[in-house]
Amino acid sequence: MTRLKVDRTTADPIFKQIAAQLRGQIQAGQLRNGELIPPERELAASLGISRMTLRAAVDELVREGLLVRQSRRGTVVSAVRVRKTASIEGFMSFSEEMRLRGLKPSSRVMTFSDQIADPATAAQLGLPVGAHVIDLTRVRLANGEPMAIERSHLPYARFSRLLRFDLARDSLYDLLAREFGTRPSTCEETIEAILLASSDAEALGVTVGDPALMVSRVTRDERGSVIEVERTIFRADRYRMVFFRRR
Amino acid sequence: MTRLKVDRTTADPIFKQIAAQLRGQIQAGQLRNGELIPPERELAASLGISRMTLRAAVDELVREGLLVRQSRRGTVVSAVRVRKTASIEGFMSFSEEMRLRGLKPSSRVMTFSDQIADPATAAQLGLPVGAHVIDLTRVRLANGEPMAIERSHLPYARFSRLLRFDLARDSLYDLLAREFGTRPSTCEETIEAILLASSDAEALGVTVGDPALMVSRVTRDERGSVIEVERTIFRADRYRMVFFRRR
DNA sequence: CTGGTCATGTGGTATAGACCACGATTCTAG
DNA sequence: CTAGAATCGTGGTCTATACCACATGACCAG
Repeated sequence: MTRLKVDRTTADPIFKQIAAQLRGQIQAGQLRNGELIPPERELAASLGISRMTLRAAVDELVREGLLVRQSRRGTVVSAVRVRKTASIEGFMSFSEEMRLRGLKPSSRVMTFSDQIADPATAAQLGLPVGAHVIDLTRVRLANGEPMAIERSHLPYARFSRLLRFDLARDSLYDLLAREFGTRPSTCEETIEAILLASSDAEALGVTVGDPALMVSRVTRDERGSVIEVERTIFRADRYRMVFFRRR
Repeated sequence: MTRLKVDRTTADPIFKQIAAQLRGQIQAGQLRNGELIPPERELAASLGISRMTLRAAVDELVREGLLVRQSRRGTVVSAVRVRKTASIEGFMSFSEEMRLRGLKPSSRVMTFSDQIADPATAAQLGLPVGAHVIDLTRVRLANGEPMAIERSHLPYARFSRLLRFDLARDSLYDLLAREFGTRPSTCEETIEAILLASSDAEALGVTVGDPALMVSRVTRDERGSVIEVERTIFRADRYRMVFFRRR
Protein backbone atom coordinates (compact mmCIF):
# COMPACT_ATOMS: atom_id res chain seq x y z
CA MET A 1 0.00 0.00 0.00
CA THR A 2 1.43 3.29 -1.11
CA ARG A 3 1.83 6.05 1.38
CA LEU A 4 -1.24 8.29 1.67
CA LYS A 5 -1.00 12.04 2.07
CA VAL A 6 -3.05 14.58 3.96
CA ASP A 7 -3.18 18.19 2.85
CA ARG A 8 -4.55 20.45 5.55
CA THR A 9 -4.23 23.63 3.51
CA THR A 10 -6.94 22.88 0.95
CA ALA A 11 -10.66 23.25 1.42
CA ASP A 12 -11.05 19.64 0.42
CA PRO A 13 -12.08 17.64 3.49
CA ILE A 14 -9.47 15.22 4.76
CA PHE A 15 -11.77 12.23 4.57
CA LYS A 16 -12.45 12.95 0.92
CA GLN A 17 -8.75 13.20 0.19
CA ILE A 18 -8.12 9.83 1.79
CA ALA A 19 -11.12 8.26 0.08
CA ALA A 20 -9.95 9.50 -3.30
CA GLN A 21 -6.44 8.14 -2.78
CA LEU A 22 -7.68 4.77 -1.61
CA ARG A 23 -10.12 4.60 -4.51
CA GLY A 24 -7.32 5.36 -6.91
CA GLN A 25 -5.04 2.72 -5.48
CA ILE A 26 -7.75 0.09 -5.64
CA GLN A 27 -8.77 0.91 -9.17
CA ALA A 28 -5.14 1.05 -10.26
CA GLY A 29 -4.63 -2.39 -8.78
CA GLN A 30 -2.01 -1.24 -6.26
CA LEU A 31 -4.29 -2.64 -3.62
CA ARG A 32 -5.17 -6.11 -4.71
CA ASN A 33 -8.46 -7.87 -4.43
CA GLY A 34 -8.84 -9.62 -1.09
CA GLU A 35 -5.97 -7.73 0.48
CA LEU A 36 -6.41 -6.48 4.02
CA ILE A 37 -5.83 -2.79 4.51
CA PRO A 38 -4.10 -1.74 7.75
CA PRO A 39 -6.24 -1.54 10.89
CA GLU A 40 -8.11 1.70 11.29
CA ARG A 41 -6.25 2.79 14.41
CA GLU A 42 -2.88 2.13 12.86
CA LEU A 43 -3.67 3.76 9.54
CA ALA A 44 -5.20 6.80 11.22
CA ALA A 45 -2.18 7.21 13.47
CA SER A 46 0.26 6.91 10.58
CA LEU A 47 -1.64 9.65 8.77
CA GLY A 48 -1.85 11.83 11.82
CA ILE A 49 -5.63 11.94 11.69
CA SER A 50 -8.35 10.76 13.99
CA ARG A 51 -9.75 7.27 13.60
CA MET A 52 -13.23 8.72 13.09
CA THR A 53 -11.99 10.77 10.15
CA LEU A 54 -10.38 7.74 8.59
CA ARG A 55 -13.60 5.81 9.10
CA ALA A 56 -15.49 8.47 7.17
CA ALA A 57 -13.19 7.83 4.22
CA VAL A 58 -13.48 4.06 4.50
CA ASP A 59 -17.26 4.37 4.82
CA GLU A 60 -17.38 6.02 1.45
CA LEU A 61 -15.52 3.20 -0.26
CA VAL A 62 -17.60 0.60 1.54
CA ARG A 63 -20.72 2.21 0.15
CA GLU A 64 -19.16 2.14 -3.29
CA GLY A 65 -18.42 -1.52 -2.84
CA LEU A 66 -14.66 -1.17 -3.18
CA LEU A 67 -13.98 -2.14 0.43
CA VAL A 68 -15.74 -4.61 2.66
CA ARG A 69 -15.58 -4.41 6.43
CA GLN A 70 -15.27 -7.72 8.23
CA SER A 71 -16.06 -7.12 11.85
CA ARG A 72 -13.26 -8.11 14.20
CA ARG A 73 -11.10 -9.23 11.30
CA GLY A 74 -10.25 -6.24 9.19
CA THR A 75 -11.21 -4.42 6.03
CA VAL A 76 -10.53 -6.05 2.69
CA VAL A 77 -10.35 -4.78 -0.85
CA SER A 78 -13.20 -6.02 -2.99
CA ALA A 79 -12.58 -4.92 -6.54
CA VAL A 80 -14.73 -7.66 -8.04
CA ARG A 81 -16.79 -4.93 -9.50
CA VAL A 82 -14.30 -3.67 -12.03
CA ARG A 83 -15.09 -1.46 -14.96
CA LYS A 84 -17.04 -4.12 -16.78
CA THR A 85 -20.37 -2.89 -15.54
CA ALA A 86 -20.60 0.70 -16.52
CA SER A 87 -24.27 1.48 -16.04
CA ILE A 88 -24.12 0.75 -12.37
CA GLU A 89 -25.20 3.63 -10.32
CA GLY A 90 -27.28 6.60 -11.05
CA PHE A 91 -28.82 6.95 -14.44
CA MET A 92 -27.76 8.40 -17.70
CA SER A 93 -29.16 9.89 -20.82
CA PHE A 94 -28.79 7.98 -24.05
CA SER A 95 -25.99 10.32 -25.12
CA GLU A 96 -24.07 9.87 -21.90
CA GLU A 97 -24.45 6.12 -22.00
CA MET A 98 -23.26 5.75 -25.56
CA ARG A 99 -20.27 8.00 -24.99
CA LEU A 100 -19.36 5.92 -21.97
CA ARG A 101 -19.40 2.85 -24.17
CA GLY A 102 -17.15 4.56 -26.66
CA LEU A 103 -19.89 5.00 -29.26
CA LYS A 104 -20.86 8.22 -30.99
CA PRO A 105 -24.44 9.22 -30.20
CA SER A 106 -26.62 11.10 -32.65
CA SER A 107 -30.29 11.69 -33.30
CA ARG A 108 -32.90 11.97 -36.01
CA VAL A 109 -35.62 14.30 -34.76
CA MET A 110 -39.09 13.04 -35.65
CA THR A 111 -41.19 15.46 -33.61
CA PHE A 112 -40.22 18.60 -31.74
CA SER A 113 -43.10 20.89 -30.87
CA ASP A 114 -45.43 21.98 -28.14
CA GLN A 115 -48.72 20.21 -27.75
CA ILE A 116 -51.59 19.71 -25.35
CA ALA A 117 -50.54 16.87 -23.07
CA ASP A 118 -52.65 13.77 -22.94
CA PRO A 119 -54.08 13.34 -19.43
CA ALA A 120 -51.71 10.54 -18.38
CA THR A 121 -48.61 12.46 -19.37
CA ALA A 122 -49.88 15.62 -17.72
CA ALA A 123 -50.47 13.70 -14.51
CA GLN A 124 -46.99 12.22 -14.59
CA LEU A 125 -45.53 15.68 -15.11
CA GLY A 126 -47.59 17.05 -12.26
CA LEU A 127 -49.44 19.42 -14.59
CA PRO A 128 -53.17 20.15 -14.86
CA VAL A 129 -55.16 18.45 -17.59
CA GLY A 130 -54.81 20.37 -20.83
CA ALA A 131 -51.41 21.84 -20.04
CA HIS A 132 -48.90 22.43 -22.80
CA VAL A 133 -45.91 20.13 -23.08
CA ILE A 134 -42.94 19.86 -25.37
CA ASP A 135 -42.98 16.63 -27.33
CA LEU A 136 -39.55 15.53 -28.46
CA THR A 137 -39.39 12.28 -30.38
CA ARG A 138 -36.05 11.14 -31.70
CA VAL A 139 -34.53 8.09 -33.25
CA ARG A 140 -31.31 7.59 -31.33
CA LEU A 141 -28.31 6.26 -33.15
CA ALA A 142 -24.95 4.93 -32.04
CA ASN A 143 -22.21 5.20 -34.63
CA GLY A 144 -24.93 5.91 -37.16
CA GLU A 145 -26.99 2.82 -36.46
CA PRO A 146 -30.52 3.14 -35.06
CA MET A 147 -30.63 1.86 -31.51
CA ALA A 148 -33.75 3.27 -29.94
CA ILE A 149 -36.77 5.49 -30.28
CA GLU A 150 -37.04 8.01 -27.52
CA ARG A 151 -40.09 10.10 -26.83
CA SER A 152 -39.73 12.82 -24.20
CA HIS A 153 -42.30 15.17 -22.74
CA LEU A 154 -41.31 18.26 -20.79
CA PRO A 155 -43.43 21.00 -19.21
CA TYR A 156 -43.75 23.77 -21.80
CA ALA A 157 -44.14 26.55 -19.25
CA ARG A 158 -40.75 25.87 -17.78
CA PHE A 159 -38.76 24.88 -20.83
CA SER A 160 -40.37 26.63 -23.79
CA ARG A 161 -37.01 28.20 -24.70
CA LEU A 162 -35.80 24.71 -25.50
CA LEU A 163 -37.64 24.77 -28.82
CA ARG A 164 -35.00 27.14 -30.20
CA PHE A 165 -32.25 24.58 -30.00
CA ASP A 166 -31.18 21.78 -32.29
CA LEU A 167 -31.87 18.53 -30.51
CA ALA A 168 -30.36 16.50 -33.33
CA ARG A 169 -26.97 17.70 -32.23
CA ASP A 170 -27.27 18.60 -28.58
CA SER A 171 -27.85 16.34 -25.63
CA LEU A 172 -31.11 17.13 -23.86
CA TYR A 173 -29.56 16.83 -20.42
CA ASP A 174 -26.66 19.05 -21.46
CA LEU A 175 -29.07 21.70 -22.67
CA LEU A 176 -31.16 21.52 -19.51
CA ALA A 177 -28.02 22.01 -17.43
CA ARG A 178 -26.51 24.75 -19.58
CA GLU A 179 -29.57 26.78 -20.44
CA PHE A 180 -31.83 26.22 -17.46
CA GLY A 181 -29.45 25.25 -14.65
CA THR A 182 -31.57 22.16 -14.16
CA ARG A 183 -29.94 18.87 -13.31
CA PRO A 184 -31.70 15.51 -13.19
CA SER A 185 -31.43 14.21 -9.67
CA THR A 186 -33.66 11.16 -9.36
CA CYS A 187 -35.78 9.05 -11.64
CA GLU A 188 -38.20 6.20 -11.57
CA GLU A 189 -37.86 3.62 -14.31
CA THR A 190 -40.13 0.88 -15.51
CA ILE A 191 -38.72 -1.77 -17.80
CA GLU A 192 -40.79 -4.14 -19.86
CA ALA A 193 -40.54 -6.32 -22.92
CA ILE A 194 -42.71 -5.54 -25.95
CA LEU A 195 -43.07 -6.43 -29.59
CA LEU A 196 -42.25 -3.72 -32.10
CA ALA A 197 -45.17 -2.17 -33.91
CA SER A 198 -44.72 -1.50 -37.60
CA SER A 199 -43.95 2.21 -37.33
CA ASP A 200 -41.34 1.70 -34.66
CA ALA A 201 -39.81 -1.27 -36.46
CA GLU A 202 -39.53 0.79 -39.59
CA ALA A 203 -37.85 3.69 -37.82
CA LEU A 204 -35.35 1.28 -36.28
CA GLY A 205 -34.79 -0.59 -39.50
CA VAL A 206 -35.80 -3.98 -38.12
CA THR A 207 -38.64 -6.42 -38.60
CA VAL A 208 -42.16 -5.97 -37.26
CA GLY A 209 -42.72 -8.30 -34.32
CA ASP A 210 -39.12 -8.22 -33.16
CA PRO A 211 -38.78 -7.95 -29.38
CA ALA A 212 -37.73 -4.70 -27.73
CA LEU A 213 -37.06 -3.25 -24.30
CA MET A 214 -39.34 -0.41 -23.33
CA VAL A 215 -37.99 1.85 -20.61
CA SER A 216 -40.32 4.45 -19.15
CA ARG A 217 -38.71 7.09 -17.01
CA VAL A 218 -39.95 9.94 -14.85
CA THR A 219 -37.09 12.31 -14.08
CA ARG A 220 -37.01 14.87 -11.28
CA ASP A 221 -34.71 17.70 -10.32
CA GLU A 222 -33.12 18.35 -6.92
CA ARG A 223 -36.30 19.88 -5.58
CA GLY A 224 -38.47 16.95 -6.60
CA SER A 225 -40.25 18.59 -9.55
CA VAL A 226 -40.76 16.37 -12.55
CA ILE A 227 -38.72 17.75 -15.41
CA GLU A 228 -39.18 15.03 -17.98
CA VAL A 229 -41.31 12.02 -18.79
CA GLU A 230 -39.69 9.74 -21.29
CA ARG A 231 -40.37 6.45 -22.98
CA THR A 232 -37.58 4.77 -24.89
CA ILE A 233 -37.84 1.65 -27.01
CA PHE A 234 -34.56 -0.19 -27.49
CA ARG A 235 -33.82 -2.82 -30.11
CA ALA A 236 -33.42 -6.07 -28.22
CA ASP A 237 -30.74 -7.29 -30.60
CA ARG A 238 -28.49 -4.31 -29.89
CA TYR A 239 -29.25 -3.35 -26.36
CA ARG A 240 -29.28 -4.95 -22.97
CA MET A 241 -29.18 -3.34 -19.58
CA VAL A 242 -26.54 -4.24 -17.03
CA PHE A 243 -26.82 -3.56 -13.33
CA PHE A 244 -24.60 -4.10 -10.39
CA ARG A 245 -26.59 -4.43 -7.22
CA ARG A 246 -25.83 -4.79 -3.55
CA ARG A 247 -28.01 -5.62 -0.62
CA MET B 1 -42.88 15.55 14.73
CA THR B 2 -43.68 12.81 17.17
CA ARG B 3 -41.39 12.28 20.10
CA LEU B 4 -38.55 9.84 19.39
CA LYS B 5 -37.37 7.28 21.90
CA VAL B 6 -33.97 5.85 22.74
CA ASP B 7 -33.62 2.41 24.28
CA ARG B 8 -30.18 1.87 25.75
CA THR B 9 -30.90 -1.64 26.97
CA THR B 10 -31.12 -3.35 23.59
CA ALA B 11 -28.24 -4.44 21.41
CA ASP B 12 -29.75 -2.38 18.62
CA PRO B 13 -27.53 0.65 18.03
CA ILE B 14 -29.03 3.97 18.98
CA PHE B 15 -28.48 5.50 15.57
CA LYS B 16 -30.38 2.64 13.96
CA GLN B 17 -33.26 3.07 16.39
CA ILE B 18 -33.51 6.74 15.54
CA ALA B 19 -33.18 6.10 11.82
CA ALA B 20 -35.97 3.52 11.94
CA GLN B 21 -38.29 5.87 13.82
CA LEU B 22 -37.61 8.78 11.49
CA ARG B 23 -38.09 6.53 8.48
CA GLY B 24 -41.39 5.35 9.89
CA GLN B 25 -42.64 8.86 10.54
CA ILE B 26 -41.72 9.97 7.05
CA GLN B 27 -43.31 7.00 5.38
CA ALA B 28 -46.40 7.32 7.54
CA GLY B 29 -46.69 10.94 6.49
CA GLN B 30 -46.30 12.31 10.02
CA LEU B 31 -43.34 14.24 8.69
CA ARG B 32 -44.53 15.97 5.58
CA ASN B 33 -42.70 16.50 2.38
CA GLY B 34 -40.61 19.68 2.46
CA GLU B 35 -40.86 20.00 6.20
CA LEU B 36 -37.71 21.00 8.11
CA ILE B 37 -36.71 18.65 10.88
CA PRO B 38 -35.28 20.24 14.05
CA PRO B 39 -31.62 21.29 13.98
CA GLU B 40 -29.21 18.49 14.74
CA ARG B 41 -27.94 19.97 17.98
CA GLU B 42 -31.41 20.58 19.28
CA LEU B 43 -32.76 17.17 18.31
CA ALA B 44 -29.75 15.38 19.73
CA ALA B 45 -30.03 17.26 23.02
CA SER B 46 -33.73 16.52 23.31
CA LEU B 47 -32.98 12.83 22.84
CA GLY B 48 -30.09 12.87 25.25
CA ILE B 49 -27.69 11.61 22.61
CA SER B 50 -24.62 13.05 21.00
CA ARG B 51 -24.91 15.08 17.85
CA MET B 52 -22.60 12.66 16.02
CA THR B 53 -24.89 9.77 16.86
CA LEU B 54 -27.90 11.63 15.56
CA ARG B 55 -25.97 12.48 12.42
CA ALA B 56 -25.30 8.80 11.82
CA ALA B 57 -29.06 8.23 11.83
CA VAL B 58 -29.75 11.18 9.55
CA ASP B 59 -26.95 10.05 7.23
CA GLU B 60 -28.77 6.79 6.69
CA LEU B 61 -31.98 8.49 5.65
CA VAL B 62 -30.11 10.91 3.43
CA ARG B 63 -28.57 7.97 1.61
CA GLU B 64 -32.02 6.47 1.25
CA GLY B 65 -33.25 9.72 -0.21
CA LEU B 66 -35.84 10.35 2.50
CA LEU B 67 -34.04 13.40 3.87
CA VAL B 68 -32.02 16.08 2.13
CA ARG B 69 -29.43 18.15 3.93
CA GLN B 70 -29.29 21.80 2.98
CA SER B 71 -26.13 23.27 4.31
CA ARG B 72 -26.62 26.20 6.68
CA ARG B 73 -30.37 26.00 6.29
CA GLY B 74 -31.54 22.72 7.72
CA THR B 75 -32.60 19.21 6.81
CA VAL B 76 -35.82 18.69 4.92
CA VAL B 77 -38.06 15.73 4.33
CA SER B 78 -38.07 14.53 0.75
CA ALA B 79 -40.64 11.77 0.54
CA VAL B 80 -41.23 12.06 -3.18
CA ARG B 81 -40.11 8.53 -3.36
CA VAL B 82 -43.01 6.91 -1.57
CA ARG B 83 -43.59 3.22 -1.34
CA LYS B 84 -44.87 2.93 -4.87
CA THR B 85 -41.57 1.57 -6.09
CA ALA B 86 -40.88 -1.57 -4.18
CA SER B 87 -38.03 -3.19 -6.03
CA ILE B 88 -35.74 -0.27 -5.53
CA GLU B 89 -32.58 -1.12 -3.78
CA GLY B 90 -30.67 -4.29 -3.45
CA PHE B 91 -32.01 -7.34 -5.15
CA MET B 92 -34.40 -10.05 -4.22
CA SER B 93 -35.23 -13.60 -5.02
CA PHE B 94 -38.45 -14.33 -6.80
CA SER B 95 -39.99 -15.52 -3.54
CA GLU B 96 -39.03 -12.37 -1.68
CA GLU B 97 -40.26 -10.13 -4.43
CA MET B 98 -43.64 -11.81 -4.71
CA ARG B 99 -44.16 -11.76 -0.96
CA LEU B 100 -43.35 -8.07 -0.95
CA ARG B 101 -46.06 -7.55 -3.54
CA GLY B 102 -48.51 -9.47 -1.42
CA LEU B 103 -48.56 -12.50 -3.72
CA LYS B 104 -47.98 -16.10 -2.71
CA PRO B 105 -44.91 -17.56 -4.42
CA SER B 106 -44.65 -21.22 -5.33
CA SER B 107 -42.71 -23.41 -7.71
CA ARG B 108 -42.96 -26.33 -10.04
CA VAL B 109 -39.60 -28.07 -10.14
CA MET B 110 -38.64 -29.14 -13.67
CA THR B 111 -35.02 -30.16 -13.07
CA PHE B 112 -33.09 -30.59 -9.85
CA SER B 113 -29.92 -32.61 -10.18
CA ASP B 114 -26.15 -32.39 -10.44
CA GLN B 115 -24.57 -32.20 -13.84
CA ILE B 116 -21.35 -31.38 -15.59
CA ALA B 117 -21.42 -27.64 -16.18
CA ASP B 118 -21.23 -26.32 -19.69
CA PRO B 119 -18.05 -24.26 -20.10
CA ALA B 120 -19.75 -20.86 -20.02
CA THR B 121 -21.59 -21.59 -16.80
CA ALA B 122 -18.48 -23.04 -15.21
CA ALA B 123 -16.58 -19.90 -16.09
CA GLN B 124 -19.27 -17.67 -14.62
CA LEU B 125 -19.22 -19.72 -11.44
CA GLY B 126 -15.44 -19.51 -11.28
CA LEU B 127 -15.11 -23.30 -11.59
CA PRO B 128 -12.79 -25.33 -13.83
CA VAL B 129 -14.18 -26.79 -17.02
CA GLY B 130 -15.95 -30.06 -16.34
CA ALA B 131 -16.88 -29.20 -12.75
CA HIS B 132 -20.13 -30.45 -11.27
CA VAL B 133 -22.96 -28.04 -10.74
CA ILE B 134 -26.46 -28.25 -9.39
CA ASP B 135 -29.06 -27.45 -12.02
CA LEU B 136 -32.32 -26.20 -10.59
CA THR B 137 -35.00 -25.29 -13.08
CA ARG B 138 -38.36 -24.16 -11.78
CA VAL B 139 -41.51 -22.62 -13.09
CA ARG B 140 -42.24 -19.84 -10.64
CA LEU B 141 -45.83 -19.05 -9.83
CA ALA B 142 -47.55 -16.19 -8.04
CA ASN B 143 -50.92 -17.04 -6.55
CA GLY B 144 -50.81 -20.19 -8.64
CA GLU B 145 -50.26 -18.46 -11.95
CA PRO B 146 -47.05 -19.08 -13.91
CA MET B 147 -44.93 -15.93 -13.93
CA ALA B 148 -41.45 -17.00 -14.87
CA ILE B 149 -39.05 -19.80 -15.64
CA GLU B 150 -35.97 -19.72 -13.50
CA ARG B 151 -32.88 -21.78 -14.12
CA SER B 152 -30.21 -21.68 -11.43
CA HIS B 153 -26.76 -23.20 -11.37
CA LEU B 154 -24.80 -23.58 -8.14
CA PRO B 155 -21.38 -25.13 -7.47
CA TYR B 156 -21.98 -28.75 -6.49
CA ALA B 157 -18.90 -29.02 -4.30
CA ARG B 158 -20.14 -26.34 -1.99
CA PHE B 159 -23.88 -26.97 -1.98
CA SER B 160 -24.35 -30.67 -2.71
CA ARG B 161 -26.40 -31.05 0.48
CA LEU B 162 -29.00 -28.84 -1.17
CA LEU B 163 -30.24 -31.76 -3.24
CA ARG B 164 -31.91 -33.23 -0.15
CA PHE B 165 -34.36 -30.38 0.15
CA ASP B 166 -37.68 -29.68 -1.46
CA LEU B 167 -37.23 -26.63 -3.66
CA ALA B 168 -40.88 -26.61 -4.61
CA ARG B 169 -41.68 -25.40 -1.14
CA ASP B 170 -38.56 -23.70 0.13
CA SER B 171 -36.98 -20.49 -1.04
CA LEU B 172 -33.50 -21.06 -2.41
CA TYR B 173 -32.09 -18.01 -0.66
CA ASP B 174 -33.73 -19.04 2.60
CA LEU B 175 -32.13 -22.48 2.34
CA LEU B 176 -28.73 -21.05 1.53
CA ALA B 177 -28.94 -18.84 4.58
CA ARG B 178 -30.34 -21.47 6.94
CA GLU B 179 -28.36 -24.51 5.87
CA PHE B 180 -25.13 -23.01 4.64
CA GLY B 181 -24.92 -19.66 6.39
CA THR B 182 -24.47 -18.11 2.97
CA ARG B 183 -26.07 -14.80 2.16
CA PRO B 184 -26.19 -13.20 -1.27
CA SER B 185 -24.35 -9.93 -1.06
CA THR B 186 -23.92 -8.57 -4.57
CA CYS B 187 -25.06 -9.46 -8.03
CA GLU B 188 -24.64 -8.44 -11.59
CA GLU B 189 -27.75 -8.45 -13.72
CA THR B 190 -28.29 -8.33 -17.43
CA ILE B 191 -31.75 -7.57 -18.71
CA GLU B 192 -32.89 -8.16 -22.27
CA ALA B 193 -36.04 -8.66 -24.26
CA ILE B 194 -36.61 -11.97 -26.05
CA LEU B 195 -39.32 -13.92 -27.79
CA LEU B 196 -40.57 -17.03 -26.04
CA ALA B 197 -39.53 -20.35 -27.55
CA SER B 198 -42.16 -23.05 -27.71
CA SER B 199 -41.04 -25.02 -24.65
CA ASP B 200 -40.88 -21.91 -22.47
CA ALA B 201 -44.17 -20.60 -23.77
CA GLU B 202 -45.80 -23.91 -22.99
CA ALA B 203 -44.44 -23.99 -19.44
CA LEU B 204 -45.74 -20.47 -18.87
CA GLY B 205 -49.07 -21.18 -20.50
CA VAL B 206 -48.76 -18.44 -23.10
CA THR B 207 -48.33 -18.21 -26.86
CA VAL B 208 -45.13 -18.94 -28.74
CA GLY B 209 -43.59 -15.69 -29.93
CA ASP B 210 -44.88 -13.63 -27.04
CA PRO B 211 -42.29 -11.20 -25.68
CA ALA B 212 -40.53 -11.83 -22.38
CA LEU B 213 -37.93 -10.26 -20.11
CA MET B 214 -34.82 -12.33 -19.62
CA VAL B 215 -32.83 -11.51 -16.51
CA SER B 216 -29.42 -13.12 -16.12
CA ARG B 217 -27.86 -12.81 -12.72
CA VAL B 218 -24.51 -13.73 -11.20
CA THR B 219 -24.78 -13.69 -7.43
CA ARG B 220 -21.90 -13.49 -4.97
CA ASP B 221 -21.55 -13.85 -1.24
CA GLU B 222 -19.86 -11.44 1.16
CA ARG B 223 -16.45 -12.75 0.24
CA GLY B 224 -16.95 -12.33 -3.48
CA SER B 225 -17.35 -16.00 -4.39
CA VAL B 226 -20.01 -16.71 -6.96
CA ILE B 227 -22.74 -18.73 -5.32
CA GLU B 228 -25.31 -18.82 -8.08
CA VAL B 229 -25.73 -18.19 -11.77
CA GLU B 230 -29.33 -17.73 -12.72
CA ARG B 231 -31.37 -16.97 -15.79
CA THR B 232 -35.00 -16.08 -15.36
CA ILE B 233 -37.54 -15.54 -18.11
CA PHE B 234 -40.52 -13.42 -17.12
CA ARG B 235 -43.83 -13.15 -18.98
CA ALA B 236 -43.95 -9.63 -20.35
CA ASP B 237 -47.68 -9.38 -19.82
CA ARG B 238 -47.40 -10.00 -16.09
CA TYR B 239 -44.06 -8.59 -15.13
CA ARG B 240 -42.23 -5.35 -15.37
CA MET B 241 -39.28 -4.12 -13.41
CA VAL B 242 -39.34 -0.86 -11.50
CA PHE B 243 -36.30 1.04 -10.35
CA PHE B 244 -35.72 4.16 -8.40
CA ARG B 245 -32.41 5.73 -9.22
CA ARG B 246 -30.39 8.66 -7.97
CA ARG B 247 -27.34 10.31 -9.35
C1' DC C 1 -1.47 -34.11 20.30
C1' DT C 2 -6.05 -32.37 21.89
C1' DG C 3 -9.18 -29.46 23.83
C1' DG C 4 -10.28 -25.61 26.29
C1' DT C 5 -8.97 -20.88 28.15
C1' DC C 6 -7.54 -16.36 27.77
C1' DA C 7 -5.28 -12.20 25.97
C1' DT C 8 -5.12 -9.44 21.94
C1' DG C 9 -6.71 -6.88 18.22
C1' DT C 10 -10.37 -5.75 15.15
C1' DG C 11 -14.31 -3.13 13.59
C1' DG C 12 -18.84 -1.02 15.73
C1' DT C 13 -20.71 2.34 18.46
C1' DA C 14 -21.14 6.41 21.35
C1' DT C 15 -19.60 10.70 23.50
C1' DA C 16 -18.40 15.73 24.24
C1' DG C 17 -16.29 19.08 22.41
C1' DA C 18 -14.35 22.29 18.85
C1' DC C 19 -13.89 25.08 14.73
C1' DC C 20 -15.39 26.36 9.90
C1' DA C 21 -18.15 28.53 6.07
C1' DC C 22 -21.83 30.85 5.00
C1' DG C 23 -27.10 31.91 4.69
C1' DA C 24 -30.34 34.39 7.30
C1' DT C 25 -31.38 37.68 10.58
C1' DT C 26 -30.76 41.61 13.39
C1' DC C 27 -28.58 45.71 14.43
C1' DT C 28 -26.53 50.15 13.41
C1' DA C 29 -24.88 54.19 11.04
C1' DG C 30 -26.12 57.30 7.73
C1' DC D 1 -35.85 54.29 5.37
C1' DT D 2 -31.74 52.02 3.48
C1' DA D 3 -27.39 49.88 3.05
C1' DG D 4 -23.91 47.86 5.24
C1' DA D 5 -22.04 45.49 9.43
C1' DA D 6 -22.32 42.34 12.99
C1' DT D 7 -24.40 38.33 14.90
C1' DC D 8 -26.54 33.98 15.04
C1' DG D 9 -27.57 29.40 13.68
C1' DT D 10 -27.06 25.79 10.46
C1' DG D 11 -24.89 21.73 8.57
C1' DG D 12 -19.83 20.05 7.63
C1' DT D 13 -15.77 18.53 9.50
C1' DC D 14 -12.41 16.97 12.84
C1' DT D 15 -10.58 15.38 17.28
C1' DA D 16 -9.65 12.39 21.33
C1' DT D 17 -11.49 9.05 23.95
C1' DA D 18 -14.11 5.21 25.62
C1' DC D 19 -16.36 0.89 25.75
C1' DC D 20 -18.39 -3.35 23.39
C1' DA D 21 -18.57 -8.00 21.03
C1' DC D 22 -16.20 -11.34 19.15
C1' DA D 23 -12.62 -13.68 15.68
C1' DT D 24 -8.23 -15.07 16.11
C1' DG D 25 -4.33 -17.04 17.78
C1' DA D 26 -1.29 -18.02 21.66
C1' DC D 27 -1.10 -20.54 25.60
C1' DC D 28 -1.80 -24.14 28.90
C1' DA D 29 -3.56 -28.40 31.13
C1' DG D 30 -4.49 -32.94 30.29
